[in-house]
Amino acid sequence: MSLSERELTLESSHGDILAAAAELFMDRGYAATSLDEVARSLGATKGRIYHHFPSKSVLFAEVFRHGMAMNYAAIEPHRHLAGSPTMRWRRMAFAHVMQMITTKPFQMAVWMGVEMHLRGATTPEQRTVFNELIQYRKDYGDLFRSVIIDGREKGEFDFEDVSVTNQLMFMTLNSPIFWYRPKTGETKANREDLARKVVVCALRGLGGKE
Amino acid sequence: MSLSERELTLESSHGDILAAAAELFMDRGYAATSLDEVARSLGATKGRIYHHFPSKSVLFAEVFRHGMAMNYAAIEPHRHLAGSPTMRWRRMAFAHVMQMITTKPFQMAVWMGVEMHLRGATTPEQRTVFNELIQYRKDYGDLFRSVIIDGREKGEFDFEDVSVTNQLMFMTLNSPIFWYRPKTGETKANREDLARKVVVCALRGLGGKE
DNA sequence: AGATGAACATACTACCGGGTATGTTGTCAA
DNA sequence: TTGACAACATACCCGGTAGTATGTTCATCT
Repeated sequence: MSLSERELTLESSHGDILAAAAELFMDRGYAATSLDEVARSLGATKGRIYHHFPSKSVLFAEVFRHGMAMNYAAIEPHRHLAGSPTMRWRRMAFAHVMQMITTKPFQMAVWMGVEMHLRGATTPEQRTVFNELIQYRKDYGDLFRSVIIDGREKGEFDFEDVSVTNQLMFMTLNSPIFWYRPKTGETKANREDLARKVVVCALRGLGGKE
Repeated sequence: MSLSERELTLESSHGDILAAAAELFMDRGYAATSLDEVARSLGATKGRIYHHFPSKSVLFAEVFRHGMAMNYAAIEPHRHLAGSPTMRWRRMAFAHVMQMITTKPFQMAVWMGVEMHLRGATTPEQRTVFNELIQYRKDYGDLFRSVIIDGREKGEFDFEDVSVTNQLMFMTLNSPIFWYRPKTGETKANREDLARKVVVCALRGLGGKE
């Protein structure tokens, strides 16, 4: 998990392509996005993309991977904090939601990647690299899962079914990728307030106390 | 809103195509679904589809429309019930979630249609028919919106932002279209229990009392 | 019986998009 | 200076797909 600063901030041609691809995958979906469009949005041609990535599916997979890497980096500082499960969960959830808002194109790709895997819309060759990414994403989800289980055991949370609750919680926390739009003149405080509302709603769903 | 029984149950060739198309749109997404595949899943050819629908986008729009029509029909019995907003909301929400589960392919198409519209992934000609459908969907959403506003005024619900809360509520209520899979030997009671859990979680998000 | 049209199937076209093969330019090391 | 390689651009191939134009069958009406 030791990604260099360069890899996280994408200061490279490789990274420029990832960012442009993420944007278009978000806007048009995977299938409807052509590599010509991605290249054109960079003021380049397909040759540039194929110089860095062997195929469209690998390009998408790298967008997926980068999105997940940023998520891990975002919640890492809060994972091992002392304090109640509720407090740990709140910090992690808040960081997660802020990620959904600030790196939306990449998070959209993560979502689409999971969807494509669930629908089996992958060729056998893609499966290998995809399985690893799905596992990557699953491990991330389990970080939250164990916290809410811990919280329930300590009586801080109250819910019936762990799987269903976890699904619903992530739906809420992820939802900004679908409906969030940056407003003109929006400040960081605005975004944080929005994220707080989302976290509060998800916390209620867990049966937690505010 | 007076749809014939035939239109709601799809006992026609027209309806068979709608159902098959909905299934494939769900499995592969709009862009990745070819009309040849839809036809093949029916044991037919493209000629049959183009005899009933003028284009792929119109076929998709009709799937969308049919999904929404079923939703309206499902919550109609509960809309004007006497009783508390909480009770009215619970009935409507439960009916809605059951719709998500039982008519998943169509509801997935509705979701995709809204997404496509938000992303502007529509041609100018599609816009006309699409705008009407989006309005159709918006009106449906407003039925819930007015109930939760009513509930808040009567002190039964407790939340800050109406728009954000409505978004998050629908995310929760709609989420089964993404993660629900029918189990073998599953009964109607199983599905209803699942729907109940989803409704409870959404109700908590509204700050309502169980 | 013959005409007519609905409900398809068949055959075809035009185009788009992933992938490839090859050319071009700048840079840097020996 | 030159050769070698990275980092692209250009030109092309080819499979797939939306849409069309044209047959074919069968039921129904007169």
